[in-house]
Amino acid sequence: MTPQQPTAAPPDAPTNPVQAMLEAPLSLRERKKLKTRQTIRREAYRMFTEQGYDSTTVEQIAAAAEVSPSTFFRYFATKEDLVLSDEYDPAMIAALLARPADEPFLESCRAAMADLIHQLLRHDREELFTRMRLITEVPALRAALYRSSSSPQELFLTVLTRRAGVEEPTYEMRVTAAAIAAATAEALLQWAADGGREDIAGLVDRTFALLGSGFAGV
Amino acid sequence: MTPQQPTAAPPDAPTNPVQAMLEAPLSLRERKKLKTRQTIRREAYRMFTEQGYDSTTVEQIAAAAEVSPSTFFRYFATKEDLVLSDEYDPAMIAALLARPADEPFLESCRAAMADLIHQLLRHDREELFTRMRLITEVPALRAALYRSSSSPQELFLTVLTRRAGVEEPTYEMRVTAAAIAAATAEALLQWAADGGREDIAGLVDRTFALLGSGFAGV
DNA sequence: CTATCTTTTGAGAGTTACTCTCATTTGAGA
DNA sequence: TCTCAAATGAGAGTAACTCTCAAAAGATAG
Repeated sequence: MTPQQPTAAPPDAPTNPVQAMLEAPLSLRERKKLKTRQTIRREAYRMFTEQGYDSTTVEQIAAAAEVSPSTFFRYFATKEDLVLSDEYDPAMIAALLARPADEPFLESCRAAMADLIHQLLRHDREELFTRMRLITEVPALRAALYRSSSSPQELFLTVLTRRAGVEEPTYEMRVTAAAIAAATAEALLQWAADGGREDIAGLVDRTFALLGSGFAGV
Repeated sequence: MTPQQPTAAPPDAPTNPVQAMLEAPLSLRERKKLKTRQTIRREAYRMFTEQGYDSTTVEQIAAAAEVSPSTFFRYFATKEDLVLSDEYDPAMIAALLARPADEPFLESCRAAMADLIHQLLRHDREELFTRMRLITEVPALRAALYRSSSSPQELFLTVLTRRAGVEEPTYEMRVTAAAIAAATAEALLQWAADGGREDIAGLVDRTFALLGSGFAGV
């Protein structure tokens, strides 16, 4: 087990991974790991807001969370992962695959995004905002947002490919995934840049309207 | 003068910066700088292809180019910049601004891209291919491609804003720039992933057709 | 050609994110 | 309680940068 994420599916995983996480009878070990992970992240966010991302060292974060730097890197592969990694991918994939397969993909995405964001705003609004604000403000994070693996683009592409029932994505699927990912990232960043005041559902709608219109008005 | 790029405009700069660079009577100093820059880049590309990007250190590159590591960082802010920085931005901006202002922006981009790529293929095909191949293969480069400043997205956004004759870009402009930048990057990456065999003009056309169609078929 | 001024360079020390290895601790299960 | 596997910490190492300062080299005026 490499980065020992508590997300790792147990051998008898039910069909829905999100549900699995919720109902899993966590062992002491797993509870401790989850707690450590949360502590590290919480302390990190606290220090980031207090003294900035760049001038907070991993060593300081580890000290604040009362773990060794070694342990820090066992929980988060990079410092950027503290901000960029999330646990919403399975939910997003499930939401996307739940839409009718003959629906235009753009519409599926709009609906899934709207759902997911709605949930996030209710439960983790504060954290979501902190994360998005950091991403808008720290160039290193903005860049890392587009790393190949586990990026939104990969997520969209995976779903597109599976929906089409083929092995390898076509070029058109790639472009579609890239464009949608970039556009939706823009929506979240705009929301954060605005201080979280703007109506994010409205932003998402405008984004997908633009994509669907073929940028006719621009 | 911070990174001492030989691109720095002389006090009596003509209107067209590209032209300026070509006709400028380079002083000895400037000629040496240009040569150093080229040598560093050439040696770097050679070593990257021989032994890979990650296992080539800046120290090795500097040694091969017969400069000190200090000097390396005076010419390229980061190792990634060796691959990512280019000198085509002014040409692209000029090409975009040369299109009729009432033309749909998507069409302006398609035409400008086609032009620029055509020129690049004639003059620097080998280098362009090496760069794109590196970007497809090295995750760190792929990530850095989306850094806020000097990214294609910023370029498109700048032009869009100026064309509209406003100070601040609207949200719709942001999304448009993001989507077009992501999609065109995909075209170049696909071309490189294919070994440069595929017809890149065709790829660009397919990309913009998709963007213009509102992803109707997907 | 020389003296002066400015730009460019190299040397070296320091920081920090990460990697690897190995011994120790701690929870799980019999 | 004993044994095994997983988790942790300590420590050494690497490499990409950053900063400072003195030396070298091109530009310029006399």
